[in-house]
Amino acid sequence: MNLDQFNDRQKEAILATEGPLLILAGAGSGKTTVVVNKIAYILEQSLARPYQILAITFTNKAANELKDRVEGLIGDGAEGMWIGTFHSVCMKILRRNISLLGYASDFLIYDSADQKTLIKRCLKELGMDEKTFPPKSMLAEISNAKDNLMEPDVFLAAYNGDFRMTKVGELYKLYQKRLFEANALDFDDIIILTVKLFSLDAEVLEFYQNKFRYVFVDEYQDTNNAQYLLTSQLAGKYRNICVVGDDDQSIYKFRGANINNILDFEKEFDQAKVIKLEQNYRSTQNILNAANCVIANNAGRKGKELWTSNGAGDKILLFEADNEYEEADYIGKTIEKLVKVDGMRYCDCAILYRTNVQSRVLETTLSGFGIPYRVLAGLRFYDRKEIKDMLAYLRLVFNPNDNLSLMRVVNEPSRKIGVTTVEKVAAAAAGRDISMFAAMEIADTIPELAKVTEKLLTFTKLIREIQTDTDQTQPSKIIEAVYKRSGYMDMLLSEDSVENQTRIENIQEFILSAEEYEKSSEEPTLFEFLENTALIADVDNYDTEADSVVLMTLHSAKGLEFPAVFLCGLEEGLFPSQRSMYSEEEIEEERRLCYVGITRAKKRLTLSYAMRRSMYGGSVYSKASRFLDEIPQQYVDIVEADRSPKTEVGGRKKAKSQSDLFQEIFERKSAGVRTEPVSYDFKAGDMVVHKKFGTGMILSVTPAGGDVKLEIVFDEVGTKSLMGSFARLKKAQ
DNA sequence: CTGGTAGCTATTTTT
DNA sequence: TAGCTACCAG
Repeated sequence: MNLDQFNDRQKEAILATEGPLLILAGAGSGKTTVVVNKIAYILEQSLARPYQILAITFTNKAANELKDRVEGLIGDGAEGMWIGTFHSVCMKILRRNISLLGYASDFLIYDSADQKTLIKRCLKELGMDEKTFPPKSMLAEISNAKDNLMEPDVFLAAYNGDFRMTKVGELYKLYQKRLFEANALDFDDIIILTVKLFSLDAEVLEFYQNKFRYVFVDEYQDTNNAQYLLTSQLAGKYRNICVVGDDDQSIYKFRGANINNILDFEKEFDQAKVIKLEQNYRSTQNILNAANCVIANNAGRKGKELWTSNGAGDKILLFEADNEYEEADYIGKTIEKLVKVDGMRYCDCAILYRTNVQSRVLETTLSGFGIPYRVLAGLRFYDRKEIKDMLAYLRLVFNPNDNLSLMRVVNEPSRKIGVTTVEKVAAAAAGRDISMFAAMEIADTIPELAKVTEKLLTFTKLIREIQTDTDQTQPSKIIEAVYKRSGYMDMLLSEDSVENQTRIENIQEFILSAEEYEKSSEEPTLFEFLENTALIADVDNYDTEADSVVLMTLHSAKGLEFPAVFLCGLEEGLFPSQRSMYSEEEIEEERRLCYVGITRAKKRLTLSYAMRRSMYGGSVYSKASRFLDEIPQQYVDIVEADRSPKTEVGGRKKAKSQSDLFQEIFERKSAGVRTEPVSYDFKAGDMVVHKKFGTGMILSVTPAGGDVKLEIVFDEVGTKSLMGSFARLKKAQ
């Protein structure tokens, strides 16, 4: 291996193979390169065989990247290495050994939606009110307890005498019991049951401790307690544990990450070595200086100072907008300029914000400018209703005793089996100690179900038929059968709406993904397919490169980089968020988030905030974010707002900018004239997209009392007359 | 059982 | 504002 390509710190990190090692890798310091080469070095020096190496990441994306790059470096020599997410690694171990804990080895995984359904059922069963015990916070409490390895009985004992927590403990106990009965694990269980397995069975633990001579953990600042325990168990024998992370980028406290894992690494692992990677290969020095200055205000950190040999670069721009429309307008204009004048591409630009709601105004403005964009947000593929429904059917086909899945789809599409009936079935099943499906199959012998026997049997027969008629090694065929024979397809076809069209497309994509799975797996089974989909959150949507601007939250931006970054909404109350302002710890987390945002930028960084912003219907006035004050002025140019009524954009005259429109509406409002926010400018001949009606062309635009009346001929539904402010039209691309 | 509406709440997200 | 849920009437 040619070590000359690395800087001294990197070299040191690669060569320090033995003993506990913390690589404190600043943003853009080449940490993946170091890990990849370190693994290659270990193999090259014959310090270990591939199967003796374990590398754990958080996301599938990171795992795949690591795998690909190691393979790229050493080719087939990588065969047998364990590179995977915490969850996939634990799954591998649990599938082999979970019987020691009383679960059957073909357990299923309950995702967050399943958890929510289950917790709601448990709440109902215990007569607990969802208002006083919100499902979401109940799950958070349970997750927290699990992270601290507290089982229900321990939890109950610990909170003995505390009325509320005793209730929570009872709920936790029932929840866990139901999971066990369903032979299901939630995401937390996957980790903590592995830890439990290791602590109960020395033999199993030893097996893995002997196996893994070298253990790597990526994004160590994001680990929770259970994950910390797991890694220290695994590395317990050889103690060759190399963790990589950046305490300044710890932004997931809200989902259990414990920054102390990285801060106290040397305390936990005796004689640990710490190597800081501070040379940055991504950004300009101005950007790094700003980042360094902001993060320096945090107390709970190891302390790092990023530097680069890239040169100072452009100054950071700061735009102080009157309102969010003006802010969006400026961003749009600037992107336009970057593309038309500076030769950048749209995909070089990213707009980052604290909360997802902020994307809306940006979106309308960008499409007004004709700028192509993508929003990375929210609904992941496997979270879509139609996909969840298909998965529930599949799980039912795999295991009819899965009550949760049964309840999800028994009346989807409508089979006139409503809540009352389902409750009766549940009661009958519980009384007989059989599954709901089994109860339905013998409905004719259950008096309470006499009236609905027919309907129930139609459903069970459907599932049985699909079981017998399809090939279990071809999940795609099973999905197709479910889709067509359950009536789901007819349901979607019965009403011709845009939503249904998307649903149909999604299901088709789902079938495709199943086919892909069949091709990639040596021995495809329905079971394995279900397991894969449970652990893969997304059919990764970001890599496919269209030339468009990306919009996303700061959290999603972690790990990415862009030549031009727009960091917007830098206002007290929004960023840092209102809810973080009562604790210094939380403010520090927000500050880390800001640090993450700044360090995404390679060349250009534009910061902005709006003095006034509409939130929750009302108008909110805010001060500039404290993080802006923390950036020394010498790195920043303040941009004056151009508030002239007409703006030239790309040589084309734009009728009215968003902010002007906003201004007008605002003035009319204060004058007592009731108006709705007007959509942007449309003229006859424009092609537009309506949420429900699809694509169409504007025939005429008539002003009508502060609004406009639009006559539009839609491809699908013919001519409609709509008010501009209500139509929520988008320009067709 | 289903469809409609009144009322409430409101970061960040991976597995 | 908007999206979701709980509750009620048919």
